[in-house]
Amino acid sequence: MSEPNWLSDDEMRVWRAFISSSAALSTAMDASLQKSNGLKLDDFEVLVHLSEAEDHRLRMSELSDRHLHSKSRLSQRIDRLEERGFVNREKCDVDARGTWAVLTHNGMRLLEAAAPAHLEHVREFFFDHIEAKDIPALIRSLESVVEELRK
Amino acid sequence: MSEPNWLSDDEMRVWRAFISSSAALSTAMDASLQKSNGLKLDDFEVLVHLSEAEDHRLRMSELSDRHLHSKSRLSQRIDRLEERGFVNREKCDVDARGTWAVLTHNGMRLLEAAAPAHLEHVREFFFDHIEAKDIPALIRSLESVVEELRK
DNA sequence: GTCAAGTAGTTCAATCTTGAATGATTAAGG
DNA sequence: CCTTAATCATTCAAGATTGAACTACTTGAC
Repeated sequence: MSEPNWLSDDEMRVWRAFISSSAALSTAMDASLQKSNGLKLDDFEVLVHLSEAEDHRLRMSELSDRHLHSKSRLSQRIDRLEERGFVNREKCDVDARGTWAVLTHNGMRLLEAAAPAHLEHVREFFFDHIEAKDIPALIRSLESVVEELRK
Repeated sequence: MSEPNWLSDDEMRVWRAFISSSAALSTAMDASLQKSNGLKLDDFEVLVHLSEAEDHRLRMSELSDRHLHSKSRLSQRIDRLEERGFVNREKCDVDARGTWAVLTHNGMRLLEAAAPAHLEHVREFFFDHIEAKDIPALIRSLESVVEELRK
């Protein structure tokens, strides 16, 4: 193995800030969201993905790809959302292996009700601390990281 | 409640990319690190913090502040690191409520052994996809987010 | 000094996540 | 067709996290 090409000071600052901010942000968002709506950030994301999909429905595997978490985790998250009546499962007729996750009317209502508070938190914890001029750099960087990891 | 001041398209892209990249990155890093050294990213971070501290030791609460995770989570993570002999607990004499987490010799050796592979992953998953010109923007943005959330 | 309030750290039960194993179905090649 | 390999989704047990409750100690006000 070659000599480690260690991180520069600036890279180190980026890396640490990234790790810390993602940990702290998800904790803070979970806490705020849960207080206002009984949802976790993950739940919220699932509902958002479904609400944006055609017919308010996505195959489990598609949802899991977008959500970037394991299939079993999604499966169990949908269990909970289903128990609470925000999502339904439907058998998929074109592919008998498949399952649709379908946003219910109540799920949509919950999402609409939760959105304003969620938005406020996103601003309070994130965008209020970011300068407009830095947005393009963030888009470029973070989107390429995601693209790579999505493979 | 006032009308929601919804996110711009660019802000939305940043937010989603941030959420997705942090989820995907921690999964990928955990998997790679665990394969090469049996450590999780969290363990690695704890060891790094300790290795950088004076005398290779930090109070639990200080470590938990830096680590940005809950105290009980840290406490149990230290349990596991202690079982494996990488960290010791020592009673704190200036404040009898306190406990030091102390990096052991083996812990230091593990950290040194794990560092090169870790570094490679950080490059592979993160810095290889980030342009040098975007680094200052990332530092500014992410550090201010962390600073806010650390309060 | 003494009491109330605050801080450090751990523990426990409930909840959630992980990863391997499973069952069921489809796809691809001969 | 038939077989093998791949895909879709779920399940289960083991392990991790959460948040509240708890013990022990310190601080500050009177």
